Amino acid sequence: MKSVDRKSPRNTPVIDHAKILRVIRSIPRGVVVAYGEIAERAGCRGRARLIGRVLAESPTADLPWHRVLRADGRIAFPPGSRSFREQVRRLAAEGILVVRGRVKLDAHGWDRNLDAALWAPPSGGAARRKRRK
DNA sequence: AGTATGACTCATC
DNA sequence: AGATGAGCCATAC
Repeated sequence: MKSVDRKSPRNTPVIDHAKILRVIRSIPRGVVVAYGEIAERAGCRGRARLIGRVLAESPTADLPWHRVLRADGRIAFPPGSRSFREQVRRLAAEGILVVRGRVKLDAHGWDRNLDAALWAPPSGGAARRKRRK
């Protein structure tokens, strides 16, 4: 049997490539999600980099790649690059506003509490998601 | 076999 | 808010 280091937080025995793609495909329209979160949902916690790699290698057709952002809500491509602009365009087409290469995760994040977003005062933005550990 | 390079993330400073 | 270092993984050279 494979010896897996159980002391490590990242003890995924196998990298489920198909599962990663499945998770990405299941991102609802109008919603964005971070690489790391995809990794977590695909059973590869801590392997956000792998998600980016899988995405880069996979055919973009039939994949909502534009809904995948960095953990802080910024687009992963270099600002102004072709892919960058394309992603902004696709996001805008879904009603997701991109300001200076960034999306407000409080409003569009997959794991975010929409109620909190709706409760947020127009001026303040007091409703913030509690950081889970 | 060692280094460098990304569609990454987190803690710290 | 930017910089840095560490951790992470697959490729490329």
